[in-house]
Amino acid sequence: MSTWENRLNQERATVFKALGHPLRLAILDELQNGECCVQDLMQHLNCEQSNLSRHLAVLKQAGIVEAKKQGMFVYYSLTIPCINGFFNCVNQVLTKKIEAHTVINEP
Amino acid sequence: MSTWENRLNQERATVFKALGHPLRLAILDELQNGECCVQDLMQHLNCEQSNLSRHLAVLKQAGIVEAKKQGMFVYYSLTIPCINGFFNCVNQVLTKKIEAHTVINEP
DNA sequence: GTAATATATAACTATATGATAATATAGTAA
DNA sequence: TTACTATATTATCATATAGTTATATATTAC
Repeated sequence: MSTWENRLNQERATVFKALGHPLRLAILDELQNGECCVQDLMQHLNCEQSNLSRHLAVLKQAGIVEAKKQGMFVYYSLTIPCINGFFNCVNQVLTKKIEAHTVINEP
Repeated sequence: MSTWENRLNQERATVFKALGHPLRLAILDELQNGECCVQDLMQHLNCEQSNLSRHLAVLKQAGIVEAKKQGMFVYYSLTIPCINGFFNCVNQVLTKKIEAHTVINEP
């Protein structure tokens, strides 16, 4: 297993790890209907603001979700608007993330 | 969010969680070339037998991988032989798992 | 300026996960 | 039977993650 593959698997694992929590999947389900602010999610998912905020941070960090501030509100949306879910999108998420940050540099 | 959705997200999360580790992804990469016994994986991935065994158990538990004992050896293989990776397969894995164990009963 | 609202962060506790080493189980061979 | 090999399991420790509460930041309205 090359260093390259190692790093790729690290990146991939980060995305999967971010998907590996029921609440985060529920958040993504919500976001498929369009962008939401934390308020909306709190109501729909019936959960603490602070907890939600932390999970959103995980999703954002993994590159699955992006945040856009408008006035007092922060609107979250899927980075890649998948129709049937995000299941087919992992590779695209990764590609985007790599493009954005050039995390991985292959000789 | 209904109880049904809750349980579905739980199940989905389990699969994603299982995918959320670099070594486990590396294992899956290997298994895409065909079934392997633990020996093979130890050599190819250069890792401890005991560690490997635990990670294989996680993958098996999530329904991503299955084990078949032949004599002294245990051969692991992907439950769903995906060509380009398992990324598109999460739903199928879940479906299979649900069919097998009837974990989720919807009214 | 103050008050109110939306979100993020910090601090804490409980639980889960990961790596390693040692041991147990099971199959094979002599 | 004993010895050997392949795999699984257990115990331990270190670290990560999750949920909660309290606090901080930032925006708006007054």
